[in-house]
Amino acid sequence: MIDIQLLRKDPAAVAKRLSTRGPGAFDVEQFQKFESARKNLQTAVEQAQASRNKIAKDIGQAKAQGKDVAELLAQGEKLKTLLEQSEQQLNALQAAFQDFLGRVPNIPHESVPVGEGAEQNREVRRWGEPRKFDFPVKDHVDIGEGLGGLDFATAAKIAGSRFYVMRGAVARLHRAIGQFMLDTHTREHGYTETYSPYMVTSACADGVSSFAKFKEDLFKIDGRDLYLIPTSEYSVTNYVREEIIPLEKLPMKYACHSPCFRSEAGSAGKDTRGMIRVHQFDKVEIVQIVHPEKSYAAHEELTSHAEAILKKLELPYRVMALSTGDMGFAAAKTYDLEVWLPGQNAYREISSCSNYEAFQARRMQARFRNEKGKPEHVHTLNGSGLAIGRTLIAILENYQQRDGSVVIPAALRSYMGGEERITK
RNA sequence: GGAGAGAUGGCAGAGUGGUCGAAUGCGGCAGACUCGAAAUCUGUUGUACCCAUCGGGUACCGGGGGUUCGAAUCCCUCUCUCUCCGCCA
Repeated sequence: MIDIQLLRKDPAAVAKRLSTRGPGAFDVEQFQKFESARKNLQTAVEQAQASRNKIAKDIGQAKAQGKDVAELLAQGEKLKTLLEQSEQQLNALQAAFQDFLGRVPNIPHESVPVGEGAEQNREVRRWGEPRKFDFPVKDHVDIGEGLGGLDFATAAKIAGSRFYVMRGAVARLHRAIGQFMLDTHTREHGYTETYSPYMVTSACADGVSSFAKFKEDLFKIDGRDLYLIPTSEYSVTNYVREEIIPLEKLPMKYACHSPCFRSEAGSAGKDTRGMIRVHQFDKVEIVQIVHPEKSYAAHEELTSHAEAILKKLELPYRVMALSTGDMGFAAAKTYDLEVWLPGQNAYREISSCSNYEAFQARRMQARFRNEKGKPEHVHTLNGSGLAIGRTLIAILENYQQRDGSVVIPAALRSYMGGEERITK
């Protein structure tokens, strides 16, 4: 939710900034219609309520003095019918208004490159040199299947497309990657490890994004108001929902390893091969709840924490500042980390680090008590640190050898019983 | 799964139809006392919204609905928490 005060003060300016996200991000005229209708109705309702309260109070006093209250009672009854009608109108209007506001995306930060889509994303920096191969490179599917460690056919038999089965050393490597990431963030970056529900209510989903707009992307539990998390951001960020956090508790930093479930509705035909785009994958998410003045420093810091994993694994990557047209609904600013995949001869997203400013906090009603003792919305941030499945892909492809084996990155060897290589 | 109890402000806790946005205590803030602190005393202390210059008004006592001129208080329903019994990884 964007700041309603800001909207009221200068809707045109807000509309202008939102228009950089693409057409139809925000309808100013519709907003102003809602606003004036709301003002009129609300004023009328509140006046009627004031008279109702007055009459009720008068009846109480009159009764106490033993006076006749018939006249007042009649007045009250008349007002009641009237009030019920206008209250209903106001409620309906406010529900529609809320729905409208809930679908308005966040305002991009000034530093975000303006553009229509991914083509206008700006490369911020690049790290590592893609390896030169003196043999034909394979992609992770061929490498993984060659090792007997990746099996898409069996997964399809069990659950359909966009799933995978891992066996043996590859499954173990997958587990090692998650451990390594969680250990790095908790020991070196100051995050608290957390374990969290894999399902959330629609209210929580709406706290971090727009449930109305994006519910098709989530898997629903049949017959219940519960949804499988597409990222543990959905679960962990909501820790602070409806809370007033003491100033000294900020910043809060959590690292969470969880599976993520995505319906991938609307991405039919895209990345159909392998485990790039799947219904279920593991991810270590890092989340920060911070003081508003510190969120942009925290954003740089959090991004560097995700980068640290890639550096330790010696995987070449680049950092992209997403353009206004490519950014997610709730983000004010996003950096994507893209890892080099030799099998695709391209950089592919492996992490997305965003500052949401107070957008999610307003939706969740997450506040802290500021220096003046007044409740104020916190700023929330999160980033993948990293997507484990895609990290596995990157390792298989970047560390592949001519004979089909895969060298284990030095940073992971202690998690793999000291082994240096995965062979068939 | 069965039986019962409960949900009130930052916290604890009173309040069973009208003068209750809500006693009291703790905590917080300000002041007095003190060289300073503690103790003590005094005052103050919820959030959101609407109209307006001062100021006035509305809503909120777990969520939703109902009864009533009037609901924290009565009724229905949902959620959550606690206790006991049963079952169980």
